[in-house]
Amino acid sequence: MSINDLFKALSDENRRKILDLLRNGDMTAGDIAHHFEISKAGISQHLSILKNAELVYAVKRGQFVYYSLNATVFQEVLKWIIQFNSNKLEEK
Amino acid sequence: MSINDLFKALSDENRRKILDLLRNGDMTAGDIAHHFEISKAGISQHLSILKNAELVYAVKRGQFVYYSLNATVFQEVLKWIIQFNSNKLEEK
DNA sequence: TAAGTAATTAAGTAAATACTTAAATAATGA
DNA sequence: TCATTATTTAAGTATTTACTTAATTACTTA
Repeated sequence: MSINDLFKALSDENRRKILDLLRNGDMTAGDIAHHFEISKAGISQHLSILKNAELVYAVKRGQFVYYSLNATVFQEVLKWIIQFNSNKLEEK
Repeated sequence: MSINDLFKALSDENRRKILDLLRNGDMTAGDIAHHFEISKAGISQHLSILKNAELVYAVKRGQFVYYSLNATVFQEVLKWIIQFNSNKLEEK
């Protein structure tokens, strides 16, 4: 996982929508796909990118794969962003 | 400016490096370009994307264009990210 | 006014990205 | 075992992106 993979993963609207959905709790790949117009395969590819960026966990249970948020990694992005806002505060 | 433009702007390594440079103070387009291997035109295009996302301000003074950070817009990203981390805290 | 400098815009290109459909893998249950 | 369901992987394609060089615009100063 790199900060670049992270920002790249977050740069797609559909992937951000997936993350938003997962805020309400774990979901299977299929459940996630139902919320989109694009194909299940397309969603699977987006999930793979999110998984590689470690923004989500994937756990297989039976024939389903459950996806959940990994809040830890969001903190990496938070740290990056905060650098810019803290400067603003110092100026005041 | 949209949250999408914002994340798209942040998804490029060179653009994030430009923002990092600007943390140390305002710089002209030329000064910025000196820190990169790519052409001045390439940097100008990156600056244009950052400007459209409102991540930077551009002010022309004489024949120079001075670029500076717009910390306000970083807060938009901050807000988006914090949604995910606040959930984490609630769980604890 | 003409030459030089700073920066952007235009036009073209190679690589990356987001999708598609079809095929493969894996688990379930009649 | 075989058909069904969930998901991923493969292969192909259209669009977007990040660059390049050349031309243009705007300003400065000799």
